Amino acid sequence: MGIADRKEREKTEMKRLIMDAAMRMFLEEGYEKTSIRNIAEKIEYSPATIYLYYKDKDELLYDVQRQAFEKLYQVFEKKAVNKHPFKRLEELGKAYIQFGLEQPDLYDLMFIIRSPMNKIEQEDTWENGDASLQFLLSIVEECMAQQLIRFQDKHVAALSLWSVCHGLVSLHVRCRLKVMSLDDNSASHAIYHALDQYLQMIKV
Amino acid sequence: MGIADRKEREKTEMKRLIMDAAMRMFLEEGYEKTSIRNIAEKIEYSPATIYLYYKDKDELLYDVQRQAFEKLYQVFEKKAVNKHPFKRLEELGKAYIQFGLEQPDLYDLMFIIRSPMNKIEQEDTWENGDASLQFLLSIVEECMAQQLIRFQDKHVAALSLWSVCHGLVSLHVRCRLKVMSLDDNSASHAIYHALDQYLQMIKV
DNA sequence: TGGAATACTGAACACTGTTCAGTAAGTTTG
DNA sequence: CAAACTTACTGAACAGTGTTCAGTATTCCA
Repeated sequence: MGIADRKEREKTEMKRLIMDAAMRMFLEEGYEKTSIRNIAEKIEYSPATIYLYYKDKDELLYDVQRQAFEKLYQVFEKKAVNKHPFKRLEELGKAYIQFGLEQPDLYDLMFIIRSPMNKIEQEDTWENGDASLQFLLSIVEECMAQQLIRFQDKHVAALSLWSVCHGLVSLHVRCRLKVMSLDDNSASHAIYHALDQYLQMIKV
Repeated sequence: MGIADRKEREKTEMKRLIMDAAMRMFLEEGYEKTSIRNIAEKIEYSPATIYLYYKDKDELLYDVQRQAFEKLYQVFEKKAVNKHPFKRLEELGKAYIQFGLEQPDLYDLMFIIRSPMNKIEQEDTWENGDASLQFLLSIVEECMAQQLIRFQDKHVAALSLWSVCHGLVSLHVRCRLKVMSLDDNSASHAIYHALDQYLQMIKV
């Protein structure tokens, strides 16, 4: 069945082609400009062709999101490496925020915009973010085992840290920190400082 | 100058009519369904008429956002009333989260979606959220004066609390807490619990 | 080589925000 | 009062969006 295999391969290659074009477009032009028509034009196919490989735009963006989470995970693996678990937790938080500030469009897709989550509206789990969450949880667990942080429940601890980081990044990328009269530069300084303060508070 | 006055009055009344229709539409149908055409239909005017009173959709939404912040402020005034400043801070955080969970569409407009912030892209202050922030700051200030919280800087403290609350609410309303396999009910429970834990951490 | 399956597309549908020429009504002036 | 001017409003259009579908090539298999 060599032909069926080749067909299968070509199908996934085409999906890849579409997804990569969408990802590039997302990074270079942002969400607003990433339309089915623009993607189609970039890969030199008709817009209708995309619908032969993806049910709708949400399903395509969900795939792009998956790829974005792989990038985040790689950043985590690279930056959260310290032997001491609490230091690793600090590195993780910093890496998360840095990722959000440097890749605001990807951050949008992963954590802010509604669109790609419609695909899993019915289900109550979301596998795209799973590996990164597990990474966070394992560090939290280790911190708790050595009694380095003042939490009783690892899920609460993870949720708390994630929320602080996400709150800071998302308020910034959506310009809400303007209420504090911070320019872009001093805002990112304030964000890292707020993270440091938070980490001090949870340290036992 | 009676006629000029009446004209002026009619102009603001018309703006009010448009804004109120937009607000109702926002609450009942959400952001996606709140189109210029739908608003125009609801008030029985042509879509083009709206552009005689608002430069563009962003300017209109900015006005709706202003009204939404007035609602939030009223909630703060009603719920954050305890004599003890730290208890008032707790009440404020709870009220913020409750507001976000009960009015997800308004929360969107105030803190998540890009649209109404385009209007003030150039400026670096954002008056709509100012009163509510001042409310938070005054409580934080009082807490610090009585050495009830472990912060040195009131702005950092305010940013920290706001970020935790916003992080929790926004991750929830945008379905990202699904990664933790929480259904809607247990998610809101987890959110309030995470807030409680945070408040314990910052307490001196 | 003929027929079936596959891959692809042009054109259309129903939306969106926005603009603008044109009309109708209200106001001011001669 | 009538003419001229001003204001308020709208229908239709433009350029864009996601999505569907009939129809056309192309490829595959008997």
